[in-house]
Amino acid sequence: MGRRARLRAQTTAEIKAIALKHLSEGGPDAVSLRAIGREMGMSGSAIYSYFDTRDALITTLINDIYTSLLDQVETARDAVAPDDIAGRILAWGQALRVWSLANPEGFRLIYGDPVAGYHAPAGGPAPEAAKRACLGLTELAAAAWPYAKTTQASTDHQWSDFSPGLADTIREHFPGLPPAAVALALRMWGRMHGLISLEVYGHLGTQTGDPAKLYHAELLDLLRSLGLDVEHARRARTPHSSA
Amino acid sequence: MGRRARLRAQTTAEIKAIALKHLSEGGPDAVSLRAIGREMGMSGSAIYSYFDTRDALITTLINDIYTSLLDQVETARDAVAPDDIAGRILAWGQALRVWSLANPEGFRLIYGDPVAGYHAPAGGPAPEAAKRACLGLTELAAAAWPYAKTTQASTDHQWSDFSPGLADTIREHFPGLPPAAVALALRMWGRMHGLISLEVYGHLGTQTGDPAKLYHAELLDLLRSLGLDVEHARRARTPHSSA
DNA sequence: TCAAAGTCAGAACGGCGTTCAAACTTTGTG
DNA sequence: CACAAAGTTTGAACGCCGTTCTGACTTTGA
Repeated sequence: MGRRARLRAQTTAEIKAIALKHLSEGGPDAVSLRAIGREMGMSGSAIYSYFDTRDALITTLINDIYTSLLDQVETARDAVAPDDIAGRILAWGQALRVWSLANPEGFRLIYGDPVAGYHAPAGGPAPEAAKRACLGLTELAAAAWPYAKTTQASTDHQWSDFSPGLADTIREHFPGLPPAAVALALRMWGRMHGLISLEVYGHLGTQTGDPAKLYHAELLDLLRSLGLDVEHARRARTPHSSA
Repeated sequence: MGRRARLRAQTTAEIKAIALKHLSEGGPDAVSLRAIGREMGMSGSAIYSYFDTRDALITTLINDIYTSLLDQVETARDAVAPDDIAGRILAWGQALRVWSLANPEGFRLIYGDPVAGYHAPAGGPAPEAAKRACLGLTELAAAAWPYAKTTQASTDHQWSDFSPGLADTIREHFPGLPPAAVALALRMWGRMHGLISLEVYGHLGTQTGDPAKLYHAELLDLLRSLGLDVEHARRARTPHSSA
């Protein structure tokens, strides 16, 4: 990598860093090319040497943020012993919420309307991270499946219900896993996402003063509906009642 | 109401109608005062006679949309016999999803980042509708409580966990209802909101081709965890697999 | 050495919310 | 009826934005 490429990488990193700073400080509208350039001592139009358009910058931002979310969630999950299935699901769910509340603007970027007028590119803004999220959830569902199948297999899901790419990837990683387990993984995702999304967007704060307790109760109920040992999980990780 | 007041009401209604049209056609950024004025043959600044600011217009839009959502959801619920608790919960949940998919921009406005730079007023943009939603959900949870309390009462919720306003309102409408039931209502909300939110924002479409089936399975699982007769509900309302 | 490629500033275009002064219209009162 | 007060509308202006374009400057590599 020559000198020029090094400078380019450095400037690109600085643009992203300032964009992230503006994002967390002033919300999505504060991420403007002109403002970033102003702070860097550059003209706004100069940024077009590094990103074709503002949406391209947003897309790489989403990619970075989504990746950092998955790093954190996977790390939390892997800190629990592989045979403690309930503990791993709890760890995943709690880490997801903790990250989301610590990075609300990132959460909005990934899961909500990212920014005014932003249109995600084909295949989504962060296909890599999305795949990791999907596989991670499926792994949890697959581990819980022996316990959950008696209650969760009732619904009649087919492989054809899922996109071909997803179905192939999952069958490659988890051979023998039935499609109902994939549906379960998606529903687990939805269950975690629901309360977190309401809380991040401020719809829960006006109702309850302790969303953490609510979320923890929801995770325990999820474990129970999976047929996992809730009492063990409850003893192992008491809710922090923080945030 | 004199002639002037009538004209004023008419113009206000036209502004809102065009704003809604632009919202559904071109997304949130298409709701611009100048564009609305252009379409009405008015200058953009003239709209300031009717709305103090763009945010005020957005706020009344949210209010109208939220109200229409609750009209629809309550109607669906009330079409089911009061003693068919599972059916009423199903009806509420299904109506919520159907409305959300039919009005994705409205859903974004209510539950997501409404519009670039929009800041909700104190007390939320639609306190009236939000209260109806909360009471409606609590009614469902209260009806299910006799069946659900054995499994759902485990978590130790206090009245002090909730905002004083909410707690008082609920104790007035549902005397004797324990705080754990209110927590259950909020968790039911989160459970419905999760999958719907993922679907509206396009995170489910890339994974599954039949989100309706997924959502229906989730509602059945919710009913099961409430201790309600799932088989009855399943027979009564087969999923449509539409949308 | 020197052309090609990359990087940058600055002006420009059209869009936005918002403000303001000035004109015009309706209203209600003396 | 007359006329001031109140309400409505316009059009210009300010400052913001993304984006494009031109021209100057710098680095690169043959």
